[in-house]
Amino acid sequence: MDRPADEPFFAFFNEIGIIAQLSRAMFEARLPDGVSVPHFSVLNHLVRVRDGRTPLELARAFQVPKATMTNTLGGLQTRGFIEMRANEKDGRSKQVWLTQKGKEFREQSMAMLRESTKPMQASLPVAEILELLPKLARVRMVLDQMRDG
Amino acid sequence: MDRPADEPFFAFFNEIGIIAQLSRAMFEARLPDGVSVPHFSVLNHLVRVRDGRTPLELARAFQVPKATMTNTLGGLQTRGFIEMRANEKDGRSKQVWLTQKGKEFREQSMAMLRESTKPMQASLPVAEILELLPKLARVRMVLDQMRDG
DNA sequence: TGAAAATGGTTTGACATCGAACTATATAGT
DNA sequence: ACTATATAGTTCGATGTCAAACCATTTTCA
Repeated sequence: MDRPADEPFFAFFNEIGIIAQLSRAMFEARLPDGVSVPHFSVLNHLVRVRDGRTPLELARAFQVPKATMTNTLGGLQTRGFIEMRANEKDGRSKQVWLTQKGKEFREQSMAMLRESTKPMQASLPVAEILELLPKLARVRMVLDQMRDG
Repeated sequence: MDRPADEPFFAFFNEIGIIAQLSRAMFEARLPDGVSVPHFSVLNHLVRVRDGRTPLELARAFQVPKATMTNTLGGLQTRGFIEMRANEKDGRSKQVWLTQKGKEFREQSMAMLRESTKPMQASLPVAEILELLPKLARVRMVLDQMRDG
């Protein structure tokens, strides 16, 4: 899984896996209690895209099975960061709303994480990251299509 | 976590996370029973680097806690793919050896996975992957250093 | 309209991950 | 030599991930 010249694709996915693992650990070490990256990401999504999303919309946005999203939302609800209300338009569905506490928590966490990426910027110029982004996005899209098709 | 212009680092780690998730799911869908990517990766490592490695060496090579490696090795042992023997040089330690069954399984899986990356190569030229590799390796190394330091 | 199929969401159960506590052996420092 | 400390590995317990089975509504269409 790490003999680049031989199997570039395996080496590539190997690097990806390790970076995912390290970055996740790094972020979670900064977040309080048992708050995980998925928790934070969902809060962040609700702020950016706007709350009132349904659980299924969130599951699709994050490419996770709906059972996984049920679990993540449960954690956010327990911590009082979101509220789930019935969806007036559709009796099967629910909607997710941020609480004041959730908004504040997201602000604080955002600031903290921003801070913790700073030391990285010394070694990894933003320009280089920006250059990688569209290429990774392409890889992600290809994988996504292969899954459906 | 996905507003590129605003927060390149967050967007970057977000893409990485999704690709890791998708690629892992894709590989595991091809592997039999409950054989996971870590299982396969360890077998592969033992073939490439040579067997006789200790659990701790493997844990370090894959950047996982030793408890995680204990669990992964347990699964490989249950399936008869590896044997663990006492380390003659150090009474605290063990050594991991591939069985014939393990070698064969690794060969078959390798062929299958190689096959399953083929459709990808239509959309993702190897050249592009090769170009990304050293850049990702750099990111990985920076994260790794930040963890230690 | 009324039954069949589709859709949103939860529950359940299996397994992976990993920090912390623990056991056993090895090494260091006096 | 002898205690203190470090190291290799496992166990335990909490939590996350996710497929499959399930329940409740909604849509489709005969």
